[in-house]
Amino acid sequence: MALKFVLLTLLDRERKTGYEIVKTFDSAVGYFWSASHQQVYRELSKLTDNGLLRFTSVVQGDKPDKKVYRITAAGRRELQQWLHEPVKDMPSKDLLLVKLLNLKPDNVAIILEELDLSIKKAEARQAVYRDIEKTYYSKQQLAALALEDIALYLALRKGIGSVAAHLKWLRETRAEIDARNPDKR
Amino acid sequence: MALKFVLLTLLDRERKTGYEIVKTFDSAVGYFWSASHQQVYRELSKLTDNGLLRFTSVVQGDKPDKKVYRITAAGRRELQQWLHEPVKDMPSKDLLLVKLLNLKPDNVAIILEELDLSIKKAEARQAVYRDIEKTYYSKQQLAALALEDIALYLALRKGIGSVAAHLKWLRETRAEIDARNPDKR
DNA sequence: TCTCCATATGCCACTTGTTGCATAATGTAG
DNA sequence: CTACATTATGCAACAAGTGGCATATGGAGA
Repeated sequence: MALKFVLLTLLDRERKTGYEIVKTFDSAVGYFWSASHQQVYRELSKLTDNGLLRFTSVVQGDKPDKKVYRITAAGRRELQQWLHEPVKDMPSKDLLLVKLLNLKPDNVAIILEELDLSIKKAEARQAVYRDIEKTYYSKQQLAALALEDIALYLALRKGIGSVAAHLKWLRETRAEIDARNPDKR
Repeated sequence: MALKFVLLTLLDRERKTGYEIVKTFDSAVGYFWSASHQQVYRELSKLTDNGLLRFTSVVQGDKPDKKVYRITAAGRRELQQWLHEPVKDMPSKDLLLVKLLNLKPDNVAIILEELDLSIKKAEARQAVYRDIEKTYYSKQQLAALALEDIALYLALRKGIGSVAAHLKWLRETRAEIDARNPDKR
């Protein structure tokens, strides 16, 4: 159900091909949604069958033909209706915490390793986010952003807040486990 | 792939019935993993077929028979192996951000409503978490926790950090949108 | 030259996850 | 007395997501 509205949202902003949408998931939009090309193509043809999208084939000669999709009036209606019902929050799934459930003296070493790896990954992600913020969202650039264009900035801000919180927790967790570690070297 | 290791982890700690596992997902473990009873029962019989679990039926007379599952040596081996490979981080999906992608003057009102609802929900969750921390994890109780029992506490800490970050972002976001809202009342 | 990458779409098989329904007994609230 | 909740498991149909493979061409790098 969810991907449907992601596609309607993207195509309500501008017409795109399936391939372009997949690309979007690899970059900017990927920070808060992603889907494989299979999912995207399948869903696009389903939505077309249901009259929420339509497309025009563009012959390119050298490259394979492409289908440029756009949203229909019916699609816009469904999208608008969706906006009116509150999103249901998805159940959180966290495999790191599942690993922590395996904590016992035998496993301390391997789990500390995993935590250190997670910390490194989170730090890297934090650096990327900060970099993006610096280069694309200076104070002047921000002030110039129209309402229609702030979503990606807000997504970035959310990412920044999340990694920070995550990092803080990872470090606390490391300390907490270390404190209870029977064989410290 | 993931549910498999959740079940192995839980059954490595102590033998349980499918029903009890489902209950666990409704309460404590539910903060970082959940699955429907269907998923659980299906996966349990699959893991049994593969020799990673086995069960003994317990006739109860009044209530339906129950199957008490326990992990096998093979199951323990697979669990141990899984602990050694780093978890792959799942792609984040956030429908609220998809909604924000729909920001334009026409939609500001409805989206602000949604944000306010999210804020209320997050505040409620924060209150619940704080309550749990106060009643179950006082300083003395914490000091007495063994290594094997800190995972749930760490999950709670993670939850607390996450809601706080989320709330902060929601409020910032509200302000940011308000600042660009053309028709303020 | 050979291989890989990018463009652009798609089939097929499989695994996961969801929803509705079924059974079958006992307890409990209205 | 009836309806619903609890315990305990399961089938069947469907929706969503993953992974492998296929096609067809042009360009870049080894």
